[in-house]
Amino acid sequence: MEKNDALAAFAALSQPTRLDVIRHLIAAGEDGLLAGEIAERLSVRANTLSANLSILLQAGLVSKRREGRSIRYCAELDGLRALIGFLLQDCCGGRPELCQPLIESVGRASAPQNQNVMEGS
Amino acid sequence: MEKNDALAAFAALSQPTRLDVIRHLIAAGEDGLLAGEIAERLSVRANTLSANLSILLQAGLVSKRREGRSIRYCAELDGLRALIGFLLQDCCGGRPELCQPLIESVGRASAPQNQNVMEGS
DNA sequence: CTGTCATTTCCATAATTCATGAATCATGGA
DNA sequence: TCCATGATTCATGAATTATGGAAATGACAG
Repeated sequence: MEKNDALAAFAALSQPTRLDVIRHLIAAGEDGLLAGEIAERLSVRANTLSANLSILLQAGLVSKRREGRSIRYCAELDGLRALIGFLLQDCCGGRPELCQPLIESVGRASAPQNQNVMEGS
Repeated sequence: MEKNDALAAFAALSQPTRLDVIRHLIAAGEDGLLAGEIAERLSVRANTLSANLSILLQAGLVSKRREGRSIRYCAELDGLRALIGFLLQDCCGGRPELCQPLIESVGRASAPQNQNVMEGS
């Protein structure tokens, strides 16, 4: 990931509505959400949301596809992962031991209660 | 990490000079850099840099301590790690397998010799 | 074709961010 | 104390960003 891509991603994530949007989209899983659904859940006007979605799109953090009259947005996990990778490179570059504890703790934290990595879905 | 902390960190990292600052500080290691050294390396005026450093400080991404007439800044790796954790939580939450490949690739990428983090800045 | 729904685009306004010069603060030396 | 140095604070203007209303686009039904 280039520096400019990272800057765009950081800027996209630095606004409350947009951060909420991607969190909702991630939580929604692969099916994502329709623009209208997002607007209703977050209580933002359609045009405001549209502008924010376009910024997230530009930053490569979401994707969209038309579905009839609606437009479905999905979190672009590759984009998020690239951003995390950018941070990890800077943070851990040359000194992996610095972030190993973090990675392990996330591994634990993200395997909560009702889910078992071992059982296939 | 709270949502507001993450927003502050993203905003802090979304500006070219500030992103350069933390990258230089990380590369500088535990000794960090004096404010004047940073200003000279990045060719930014002292007062502009000071304002940007204060934003990074507020976001918990750097720390400072006085050293005679100068002030030494250091990257706050805990803050960076917290931010990465926030992203990983959102990204991988409930589905660790999504980010495992990323984590492993970073582990590999950060292993080789004394690679230079600064290239491309 | 006409009407409606979902979303986007256009435009104006309000708010925020940013870099700058001037002034100020803090430290250390003469 | 006085002065020089390193850094910060303050006030300003330029630029960017966010938001809302109105209009336009695209898709579908009748």
